[in-house]
Amino acid sequence: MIVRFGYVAMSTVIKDCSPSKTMTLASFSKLQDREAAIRRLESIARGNLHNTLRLLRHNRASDIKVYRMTSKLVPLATHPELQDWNPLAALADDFAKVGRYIKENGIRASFHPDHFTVLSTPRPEVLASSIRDLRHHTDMLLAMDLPATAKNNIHIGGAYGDKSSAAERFIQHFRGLAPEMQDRITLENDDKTFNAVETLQVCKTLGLPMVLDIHHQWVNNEGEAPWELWPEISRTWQTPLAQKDAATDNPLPPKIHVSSPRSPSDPRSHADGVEPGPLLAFLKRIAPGTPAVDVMIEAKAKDGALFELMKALKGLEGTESGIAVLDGASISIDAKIYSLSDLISGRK
DNA sequence: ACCTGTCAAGTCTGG
DNA sequence: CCAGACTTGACAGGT
Repeated sequence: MIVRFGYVAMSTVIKDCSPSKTMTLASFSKLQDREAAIRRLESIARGNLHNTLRLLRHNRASDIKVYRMTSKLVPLATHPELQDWNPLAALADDFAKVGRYIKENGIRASFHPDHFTVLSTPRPEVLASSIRDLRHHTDMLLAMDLPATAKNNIHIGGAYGDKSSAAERFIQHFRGLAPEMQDRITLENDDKTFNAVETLQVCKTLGLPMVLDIHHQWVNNEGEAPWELWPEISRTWQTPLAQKDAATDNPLPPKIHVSSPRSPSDPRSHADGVEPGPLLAFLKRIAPGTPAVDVMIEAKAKDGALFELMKALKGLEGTESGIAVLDGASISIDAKIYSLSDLISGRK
């Protein structure tokens, strides 16, 4: 099984390279000349796209093939005060350039709209802003001319005291989305409300691919082990919607998220780095029958955590452990069945 | 150069 | 009904 690792949005290794520079509405509003203020927003966005490109070059140099772009590329893009503004028209060339680099280098790029995108909401105004946010993320992917294999990963949303009707509302609202938005959505289990079993159920209903977050699954589950769900989760990636635009000889691998708890007293927060043990235990469990999987690292240290993890894995490399490090940010894990005690302890 | 409070967003809880 | 917690990187204003 080939495993590729990626990280989220920013680098802790490359300095002064934020792709998320922004401007508050307060400072925007203080500017007298609104046209000039809008051009200022566009110039900030250009800087963010430029830094995104720098990060992509950094990724290429380190063989990192999986990357989540920041949702904050365009400051105030979906703010109600700026609905008359069409930033993507002004930034078309800049987005196209980033998209070209992603395609030329075979990078799996994605977005993760913030958790304010809640399609399960019963409130019309919240639904409207959620759709606006999803529209914006989809438009950015289109401006980069990325195929539908570049996804927007979201959560189901709130439960509002009745989870099954919230799930039903999510399904109805999803079905009302434009097709090009539907094509690009993945669903991730969250750490408080919709657990992996419930998220999987919605994915199966809608034919959507599911991103399994194994940290969220650890803190929000129904007593199941994460690998027990894997055959079904894996199958959500073998649908026409999940694989839209993917080459038949090169299917889009399932993706999982990994992070480690900050501390036993604060198990939900993300630690700086990633503990290899539980991750390897999971990967070794799913290796039989899974040709490839992509792992998004959600750690405070971002790419720094990725490099630390690769260093730790290199230390384990060898036939004994069943791991081979292929290049900078990919490993191969054999499909041998390991002893249960090794899997539980995370050794080998 | 550094520190502290604020910003964006929506849900959920406690009072 | 409303204030506060939750989350996150970065702004904004102060020292």
